[in-house]
Amino acid sequence: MIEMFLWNNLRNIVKFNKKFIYHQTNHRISVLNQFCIFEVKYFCTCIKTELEQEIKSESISDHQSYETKNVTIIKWNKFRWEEEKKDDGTKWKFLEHRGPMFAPPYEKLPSNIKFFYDGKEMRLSEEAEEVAGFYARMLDHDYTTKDIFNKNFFGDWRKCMTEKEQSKIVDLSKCNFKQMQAYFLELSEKNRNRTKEEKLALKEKNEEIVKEYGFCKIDGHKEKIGNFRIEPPGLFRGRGEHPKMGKLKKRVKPEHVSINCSQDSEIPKPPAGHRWKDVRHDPTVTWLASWTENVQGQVKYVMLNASSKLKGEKDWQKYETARKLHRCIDKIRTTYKDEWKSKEMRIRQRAVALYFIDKLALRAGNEKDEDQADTVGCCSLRVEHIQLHEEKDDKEYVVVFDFLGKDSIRYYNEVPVEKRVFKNLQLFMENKKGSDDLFDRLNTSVMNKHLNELMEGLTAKVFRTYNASFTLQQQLDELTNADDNEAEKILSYNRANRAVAVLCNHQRAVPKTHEKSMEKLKEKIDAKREAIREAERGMKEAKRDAKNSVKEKQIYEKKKLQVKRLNDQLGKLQIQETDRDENKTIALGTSKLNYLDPRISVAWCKKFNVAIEKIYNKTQRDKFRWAIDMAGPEFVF
DNA sequence: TCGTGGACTTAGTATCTATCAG
DNA sequence: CTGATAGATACTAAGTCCACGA
Repeated sequence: MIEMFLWNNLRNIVKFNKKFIYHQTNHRISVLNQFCIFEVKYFCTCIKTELEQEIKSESISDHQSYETKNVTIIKWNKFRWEEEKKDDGTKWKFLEHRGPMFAPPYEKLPSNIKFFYDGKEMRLSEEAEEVAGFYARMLDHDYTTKDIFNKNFFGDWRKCMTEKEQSKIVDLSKCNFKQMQAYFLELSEKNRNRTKEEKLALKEKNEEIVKEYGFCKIDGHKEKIGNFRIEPPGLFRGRGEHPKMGKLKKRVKPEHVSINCSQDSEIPKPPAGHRWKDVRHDPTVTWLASWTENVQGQVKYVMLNASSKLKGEKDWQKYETARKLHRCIDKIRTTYKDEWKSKEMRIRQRAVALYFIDKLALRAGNEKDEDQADTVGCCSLRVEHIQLHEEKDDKEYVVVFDFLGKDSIRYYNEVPVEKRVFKNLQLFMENKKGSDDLFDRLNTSVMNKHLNELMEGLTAKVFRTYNASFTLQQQLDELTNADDNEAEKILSYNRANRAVAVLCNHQRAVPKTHEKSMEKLKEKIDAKREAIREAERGMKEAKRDAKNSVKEKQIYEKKKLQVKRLNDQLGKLQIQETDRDENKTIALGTSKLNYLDPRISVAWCKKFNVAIEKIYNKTQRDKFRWAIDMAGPEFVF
């Protein structure tokens, strides 16, 4: 009933402003999106009371059952119509939650699991045993072959020992953790072999926890929390050549945790016998809890899930900024090309760096401390990271980039550039050592300050977003054929996605099973081919007989259909093969989740009649709900 | 203007789970 | 039904960017 009521109202709104409402598919009403609340607000207040009753009667959270229960959809949107934008920097008015969940306390090893030092059994104190266990678990990981890791671990481990232990255990290579390791392996094996009932019970227990800790109330909405579990203790796993790898990440106690919630909410209770570090009521930030991690001294936060309104709005804003850049990108490009000729070194460097950020989607490149892995971005490039070739492989003025970027992922690219850029780079490199900064007159704050003058809200990372989304749009236009079948269309989408991932250098380790799974796929394809040959033979025979009787003609038709079906299946397998091989070292997820304006994808789906579910899984649909409701088929970047 | 800390986004990988062939 | 596998999700490290204080 509510549905009908709403639907009638929606129709009015459709007439009012076509832009905001899109379609009614099957049983689902695709409702106004949350960001267009002001225009439609007055049409909807009339149903406010009914909706509120509906909401009170159920305790479904905003994000739940979004696609199955229309009522839930209504609920999600209802509040948003009522909300007002605050531009005083406050992010919420009301915030209530249960506080974070702590790691389970340490359980001592059974007494038959022994640790040996220098061949002799040795009982460890509880604390020393726990930390030894962290190491034992990692014994067959590459990390434990690294000197820095071992040195850091051993240093921190010794700090947890009793004096007696300290005086005895002085050499890591004399430690034998084998029994502990075997015990942990056995334990995880046991966990894996749990019976169905045990698994179910565990699942239910977990659901209880999520129900209790996993949600918060924020301005009238029940929203999912992203990470309500506090990080358990363990050994720090830095990426690349991290100088702190192996250091002990200590157990976080309530006494280390700050809580943020509204004054008039029910303040979360700390675990019995403990107290919070402090309780704040700061509406200018979005975190619910925070603590300082001991290895790098960084603040860690408990924040909302990406499906929340707060995060969704921010995401939307990000893409709006990128679209704004689209409108002035020509001017910006003309300007920086012009500045390659500037008299001032500072400006030339800025202009060349911006060219790289724009053309190659490089990251800004903040300075880093000594106690972090040595990685760089655009502004922090050093002379040793590029090579200049007047000519390379028939191309003129080639710059070869070779450096480690974020997460110590290698960036290697041979890029032909304009002569002027090339000459400038030669100039920047004059009289410098390899370890000197390429852009010595430049850093990210200079760059961003300049960018902000060119366009309000413009920073270096906007170029990455913009170029990624622009590339997607352009690749989709180029690759998609309207008369392809669905599998082919999706391959095109993935290829466009892939082009972006390549641009942004999103890599992954080749999956361990890649080789094997490719072989299997090949076998499948061969088998399918064989089946087709077989079926075709059968079909031909049937065709001969088909003239004889109606019944035999039917058989022929059946066989014909079967051949067609088999061929379709073969096509799908072949597409899968290409797709998977092309994906071997490229990770699509990151760009899909963080760089591609979802409205482009949604519009593409609608235009080519592909179900959203084919390109976005559940998590992704939750995150991009705002776009799924908003974008019409005509949305282009 | 420069360094630092805080807040928030972006990132790859480890682990879990749903699905599918056998 | 079962084990392999691929895809989904959890996890947390590592970036970006901005505000603030000296």
